[in-house]
Amino acid sequence: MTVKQLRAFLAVAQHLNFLQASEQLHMSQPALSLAVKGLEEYLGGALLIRTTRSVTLTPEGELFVGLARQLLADWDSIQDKMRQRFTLQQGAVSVAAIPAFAANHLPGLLKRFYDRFPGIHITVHDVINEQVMEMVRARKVEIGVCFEPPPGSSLQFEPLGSDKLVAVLPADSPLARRATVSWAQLQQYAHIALQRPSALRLLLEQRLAKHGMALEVAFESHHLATIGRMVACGLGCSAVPELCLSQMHELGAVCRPLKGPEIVQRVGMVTSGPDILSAAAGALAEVIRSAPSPWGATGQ
Amino acid sequence: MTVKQLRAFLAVAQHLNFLQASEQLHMSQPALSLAVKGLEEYLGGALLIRTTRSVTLTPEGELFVGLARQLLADWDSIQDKMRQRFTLQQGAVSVAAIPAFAANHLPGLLKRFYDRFPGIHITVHDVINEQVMEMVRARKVEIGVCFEPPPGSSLQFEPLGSDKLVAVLPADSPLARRATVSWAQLQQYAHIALQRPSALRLLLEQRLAKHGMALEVAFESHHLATIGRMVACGLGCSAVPELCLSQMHELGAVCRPLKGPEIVQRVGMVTSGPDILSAAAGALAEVIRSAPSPWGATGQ
DNA sequence: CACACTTACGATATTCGTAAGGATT
DNA sequence: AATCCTTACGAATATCGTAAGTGTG
Repeated sequence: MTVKQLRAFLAVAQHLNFLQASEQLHMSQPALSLAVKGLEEYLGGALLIRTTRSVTLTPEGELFVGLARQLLADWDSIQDKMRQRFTLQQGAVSVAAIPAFAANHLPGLLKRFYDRFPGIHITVHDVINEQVMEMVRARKVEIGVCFEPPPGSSLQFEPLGSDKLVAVLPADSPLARRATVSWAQLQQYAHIALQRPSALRLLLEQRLAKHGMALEVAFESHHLATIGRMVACGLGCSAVPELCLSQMHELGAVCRPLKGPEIVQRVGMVTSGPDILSAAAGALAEVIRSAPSPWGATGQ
Repeated sequence: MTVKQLRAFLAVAQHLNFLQASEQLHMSQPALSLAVKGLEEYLGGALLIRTTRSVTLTPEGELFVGLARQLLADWDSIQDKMRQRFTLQQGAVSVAAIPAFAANHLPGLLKRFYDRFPGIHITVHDVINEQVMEMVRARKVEIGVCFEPPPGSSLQFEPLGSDKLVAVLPADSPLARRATVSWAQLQQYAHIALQRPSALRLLLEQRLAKHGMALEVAFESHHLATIGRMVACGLGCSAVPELCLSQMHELGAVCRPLKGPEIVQRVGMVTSGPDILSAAAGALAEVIRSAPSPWGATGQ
């Protein structure tokens, strides 16, 4: 039984006339006869009564019309669906990103993507670094944006840029008049930090410890936005990824490059392996890849 | 897109290995490769990732596995269903028959049919003559059993036998001692008749009128069984189709051939046209046709 | 170097269209 | 006699299997 036979039969059933049906199908009438005959032989009984002057359906033919119509409708619909996925007219992508990226840079990227592919549904998961990697690993999302995974991870990492920590200061802070700020200078003021288990907080403590420093925290919050506001109000100072620079400005805080030591972490896209992205995810990855870097020309 | 391509893809998706899949499908491995490749080209994108050492599904392939599986399941199920219909393992027939036939002869026929084709569902409509023909005409039933339709009817009639009216008498009636009974003799007793609009009642009146007789009715009923009982109780006499002879005996009445005039009506199967019966209905028609006649060897 | 998939090519099988045949109105 | 479906036959197309090619572990 072939799809062609089904279409042949349905056309005949519709017109109750082999000649008209053959014209609709763009084939010769004898070929159509053969196709229908083959179908009947395959199924083991007659679907049509041909009386040389008229064509009518048998009761079995009547039943089969309904079944075949539904089957072919499904057939065509599945074909269309797959083609639409591949041509990016339809589909869905899930992305997970660390808050700093999700809040500051991702929306613009999604806008560009949406303008080009309005049929594709996007889900964004704004979660902490570890969860980004976990979601990619568990295939809950196709693309993640986070800090570089430790070596040995099964995840594929593609760097987008290198993120330095910058000092966040109240606008009227004496430090704000300096071009750069050192950790020693920063620690003269009350420190506002991200709460654990943020990857950034852990990174911060580890790196400082390496240089023999300890982080004395006066205030804590889960959200960078809150930290920005707290700094802006003059509660103290903080250190955040360069990625959040514009966000901090908007919140009324001032940022300065942070030295001695400089704390750098690579940020990039992670996927669960090479070449296993859906067409839609591949397109989104390309948009993310080719967008202007939020770190300026720093590169990786 | 062909069914073969779908089966090829599903086999590969199942084994994640072209060689094993090709063995399951009884085809060479290169042919399988070509089939899957053709499918991918047709759909416009990759369904599988081949890394020479392992085969995995793309996200689109993953989606397609589900769709294709369902589609092929439907495909096979429809195929089976049609084949079962044609091989009489499954199906349904509706029959309409006049009460005399439905009650007396049909059950035995259905038993024979059911013994041979237990998978086929049967619906019996026990209705009066006109409704039998109407149901066949309206395709509510495929087969009807009734009196011969008037000429000019679009229905196909196939005679099963000629039914004579017989006299129905109480067992102790003086007439019961005679071998045959005439209408003149019968009318000496109170007459119990079927109510209008029974075809039989109308027939009876028309034929008697032709011979200058009138039917004087003392009692009426819709049901032959009731009439039989009434006769058996000695309320009076009646005349019923020969078809009901055994039923009358069971009810305690006695039947005798009825002469002067003899009232005969052909009984047979009606269908809405030649050769348009379903396989199941055809088989049932054959059973009805080839069964021993309830009219003995009288033929048509 | 071995294994697994892809590409190439010749053989086979199927399908198609033209032409002739048959049946009914 | 005209129309519509079926059958027959030669040609084009598609598919398949064997054999060679390619890349990876």
